[in-house]
Amino acid sequence: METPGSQSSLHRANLERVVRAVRLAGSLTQAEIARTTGLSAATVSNIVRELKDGGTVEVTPTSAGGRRARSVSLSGDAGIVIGVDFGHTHLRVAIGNLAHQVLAEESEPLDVDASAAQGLDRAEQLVSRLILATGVDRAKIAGVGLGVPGPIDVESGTLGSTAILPGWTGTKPAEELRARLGVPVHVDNDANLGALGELVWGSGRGVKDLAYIKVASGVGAGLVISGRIYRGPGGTAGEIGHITLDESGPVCRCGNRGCLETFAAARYVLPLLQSSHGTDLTMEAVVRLARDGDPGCRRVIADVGRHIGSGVANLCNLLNPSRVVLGGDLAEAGELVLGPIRESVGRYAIPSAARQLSVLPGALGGRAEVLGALALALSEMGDSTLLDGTLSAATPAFT
Amino acid sequence: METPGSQSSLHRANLERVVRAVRLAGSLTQAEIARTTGLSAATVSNIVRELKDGGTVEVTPTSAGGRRARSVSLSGDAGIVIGVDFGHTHLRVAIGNLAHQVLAEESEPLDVDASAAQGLDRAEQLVSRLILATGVDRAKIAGVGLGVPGPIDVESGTLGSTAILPGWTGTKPAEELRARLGVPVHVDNDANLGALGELVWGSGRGVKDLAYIKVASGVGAGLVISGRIYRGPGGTAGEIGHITLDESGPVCRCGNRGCLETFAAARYVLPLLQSSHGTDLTMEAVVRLARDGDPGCRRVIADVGRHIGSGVANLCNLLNPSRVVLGGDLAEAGELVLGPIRESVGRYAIPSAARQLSVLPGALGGRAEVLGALALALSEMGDSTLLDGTLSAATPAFT
DNA sequence: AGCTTAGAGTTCACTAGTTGGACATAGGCG
DNA sequence: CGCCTATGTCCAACTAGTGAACTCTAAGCT
Repeated sequence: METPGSQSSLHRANLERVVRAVRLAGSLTQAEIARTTGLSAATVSNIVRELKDGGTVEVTPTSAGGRRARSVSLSGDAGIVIGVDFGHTHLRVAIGNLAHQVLAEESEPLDVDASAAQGLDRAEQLVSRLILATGVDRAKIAGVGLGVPGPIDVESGTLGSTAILPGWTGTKPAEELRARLGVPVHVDNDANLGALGELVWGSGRGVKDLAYIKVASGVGAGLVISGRIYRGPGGTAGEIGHITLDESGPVCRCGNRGCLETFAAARYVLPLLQSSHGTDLTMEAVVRLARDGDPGCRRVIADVGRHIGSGVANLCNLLNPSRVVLGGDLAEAGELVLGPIRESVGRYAIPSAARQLSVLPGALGGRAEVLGALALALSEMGDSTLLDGTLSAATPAFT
Repeated sequence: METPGSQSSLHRANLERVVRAVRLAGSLTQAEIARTTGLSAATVSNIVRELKDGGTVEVTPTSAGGRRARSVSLSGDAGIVIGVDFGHTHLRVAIGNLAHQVLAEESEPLDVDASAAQGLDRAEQLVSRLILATGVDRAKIAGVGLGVPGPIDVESGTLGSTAILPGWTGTKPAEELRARLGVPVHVDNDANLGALGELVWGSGRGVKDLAYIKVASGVGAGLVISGRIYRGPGGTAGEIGHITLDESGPVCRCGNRGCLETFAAARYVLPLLQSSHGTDLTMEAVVRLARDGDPGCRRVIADVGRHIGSGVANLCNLLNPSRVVLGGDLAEAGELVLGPIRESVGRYAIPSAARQLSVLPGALGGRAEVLGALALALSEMGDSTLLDGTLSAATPAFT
């Protein structure tokens, strides 16, 4: 860090290389590390010793079969990461370790009208409870990922106006949570985190370019470009909900007319069914009814799918991702909504862009965002936090 | 390269660091290099000597004022790059050096119906002529960037079907030009190269995320994301011409209806004016007439602008670039087209995405693509080709 | 003019860190 | 039981960057 092109930076890079290799593979013998990283066996030997002394890595004295291979793995308590996700109606928290394992996960209902301070208090309590339950060491927290359902200003970390959590507008949730927990907190909006979650644990594994479409009370998209979340210079990339489908369509809350949201989001779609199906309908209920065969709900969901498909088609023409993952409650509808989406994409996207596209339902359901928050904490940590000695007390100074 | 984490790779990285610093700044003294790269003065001294011996860098013995500063700059003959651009009606070639200077540039008309082989022959001749004219050494060619007006398959380098150069479909222009010139050739389509050109030399300087909209016989966009061209996994990102504006609009050549292209591209727009302005109208003429006050042409151009603005609004909602640059003939219309674009963007994009957006005309006109091809060659070269000894005969082997 | 000063570039001894090869170890296999 | 093979460790060699001392030049001051 201090000296960008020096040997110590090289050494550091090699440390990270080894840590990353071990993380990706779960556990490796030193010889395997040497092969996959391209480093020499001697170097690996030194590095492993250093990491072991520092406590970031564990060496299980002998592996199962073989001659005398010692398998190296990230020590379970080398560091933990926490994901916190504020949704429309509930708060979710997950705790994971550096090996991408989820140790504990819990959600609880959240009062929509609560203030940011109250919400964050609740989050802090839930985090503490989970830490206690899993028995991990608070000092080992490497970072926290935080998801909020609204636009975050990249520079300042300020939450923009959000219809979902009205009491939160203008707050800086990352800073406040950081103050409460005393560890680095990284925020992002729920669509981006959903994308990250599905990318790392769900339907997006193995893909480099992905769009995660979340349909809930609004419609948003999280874009992953070349394996990284793309937020745009202003932090508002992915606003697929407000692309114009019909210039003379219904007026949208954003002030324009005929936005995708006015055809697909819960707050615009549910009223269509209220006269026939009662007023306290939720999207979840509509999906359930549709699966049970209710023709009205089926029709509405298919129409929503078609409109989303139009939006996705535009997205494909512009970005050409290799996969689109549908999240939110609507994803539960399965083919009832995916079929119309695919049909619409096939009709409106140029063939070469649509050809290698796969449209899949999210594999994580409502967990996508929390897990994405975990993934955010992991990725922001950047393999190097481990080495700073901030977590583990050892590592005798190589200034 | 061979040894990913070794000292020699570190050394190489430092060489590249220095080369890049010099390239970006034009010329620097050693002390300045040390400051900008973070390397120590001693290291810089060694590296500069090595580069000087290798011929990649020139040291002008004494700078103008000051004590005894020796300014370091890339040696003019360290390497040259060539840009070749096939347009709808002409072929352009440019020669530049590593210092981002354009040494020579020339264009000549091209027969639309010519075969790929004929076109490439012409290109080869023109390149040879320019090499002769500038007196550079053929052996110093570090790379060639090639622009073609059609979709390129990323994997194979095959040119997809293009309405502009019908004789070229299915050829692999990069390979063929490589065979003719004997140096690495990198292809891309004209919109991407236009984006790159404007990014490096034109209206996009200093910006990291940019969309270049090219309106000609079709409508395409080149996307620059985080400073790099974004092509998408399938290589067809940026097809803004085929996003749907009106589901029941005119049938487009792509098979869909109401694509942006059907409202904005020359082949669809010019017929509107043929009854009143004659049949052999070109976009260029329309723009000229509009500037001279012709109300019909003004109206058509404004309409085109409005439609482009709708497309750009969608693009902004999805990608949120900080700048949109308009290229192609249409850009010559200036405010006549930019005004309606901005108005449309303001109307259809969500405010937070539109707020920090600037919409500018391209600064390079028809040269954007060739210059982009130069830039492509430069960027693909990746600062390291210089060090391989393939160009300059010196550099006494470090394995 | 002469002295001082300050920044530029070079040299040198030192140090960090990787590598190849030699060596010890331990299970599988004949 | 001994050979073989692959693993992990140790050591000497080597590569490359760094700080400090040194030289050099021109500008500024007296």
